[in-house]
Amino acid sequence: MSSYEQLLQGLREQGHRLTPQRLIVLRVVAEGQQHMGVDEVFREAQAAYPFMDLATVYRTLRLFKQVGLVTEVAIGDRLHYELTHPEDRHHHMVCRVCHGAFNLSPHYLEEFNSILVNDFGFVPDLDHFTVAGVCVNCRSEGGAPSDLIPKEVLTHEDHS
Amino acid sequence: MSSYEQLLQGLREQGHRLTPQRLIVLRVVAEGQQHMGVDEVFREAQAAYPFMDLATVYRTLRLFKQVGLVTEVAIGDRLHYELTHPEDRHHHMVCRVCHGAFNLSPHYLEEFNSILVNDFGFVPDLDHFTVAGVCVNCRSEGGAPSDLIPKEVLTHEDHS
DNA sequence: ATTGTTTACGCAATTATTTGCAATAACTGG
DNA sequence: CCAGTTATTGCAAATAATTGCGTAAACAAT
Repeated sequence: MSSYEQLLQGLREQGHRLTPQRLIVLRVVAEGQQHMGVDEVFREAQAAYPFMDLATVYRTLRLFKQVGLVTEVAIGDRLHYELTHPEDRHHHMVCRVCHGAFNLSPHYLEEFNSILVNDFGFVPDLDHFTVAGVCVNCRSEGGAPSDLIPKEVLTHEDHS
Repeated sequence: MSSYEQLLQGLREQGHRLTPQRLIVLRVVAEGQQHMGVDEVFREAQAAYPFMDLATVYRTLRLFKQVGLVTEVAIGDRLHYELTHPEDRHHHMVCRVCHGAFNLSPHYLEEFNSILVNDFGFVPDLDHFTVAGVCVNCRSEGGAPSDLIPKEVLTHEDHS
């Protein structure tokens, strides 16, 4: 059994089925160098299995997110997906200018989490969390009077 | 000049035009009892001005958000809009079960903001911020083995 | 008030995402 | 290994949101 099939065993225990489509989508996301958009996942998956349907990709990614296999990151106005590495959970700071994604260690949100629970009884979903803003690089470069012109999507080094 | 036209003066100073459509959308949002979905805004605006186009509503709300006239809140998987009250800025905790929105005072995020700026040089967009989770009521009620069945959209009292 | 310039509108077409449904295939028990 | 049950797929249609473009109208200057 491949390591991907092992990852998917958790699905079966929750009553889901292990289909070739799911195996392919998982492999594509796992082998992507960084978070991928739905269209990218679809393209790669279709290359591996020509009958792959876009709706299946959407449904599969939603399922994987539900069970925690993948993490959903909002880049610009689209959702991207990356494999969840349990040893390296992290949140993201996403730059509104260059669309770069910086990792943020969970410990930065621990206190915030406690406050919401203690003060309001509200249990926030903080498995993963994205905060938008402007990164150091884009702040320095020219000050960007119009800071709405994105450059390209990059993943910067880890800031955890 | 109506009080709504006064609010829109800021737009003109930024080079935008004051059109009847914008006045209507602003009035609709301002007079709504709580945050409204795009479709609701559209319906009401169309009642006031039958030629109103949906695309105009989308564009107008986006503009209003940019200039800070309205605040965008993610309820479930849709965006809602409410008039920004400068005296009463607040963030939202949105319950994933009942879709209720609870207000959260900005001071809860001040420290988080400082940390990101100081440690990473990342300036987060924290004019408004939505955190999803499960509220007190929905946590108590039955523990919801399937906590994916929403009830209805309510606005609960202020927790600022 | 008239005209020129440029933004914004209305409409249609496009893109992104979700959903209904019949056919298929994964799992279960025998 | 086979047949029954039920989740999942593929496809098409629906829904949500955005965009291109020609026309209308807001603003500025005359």
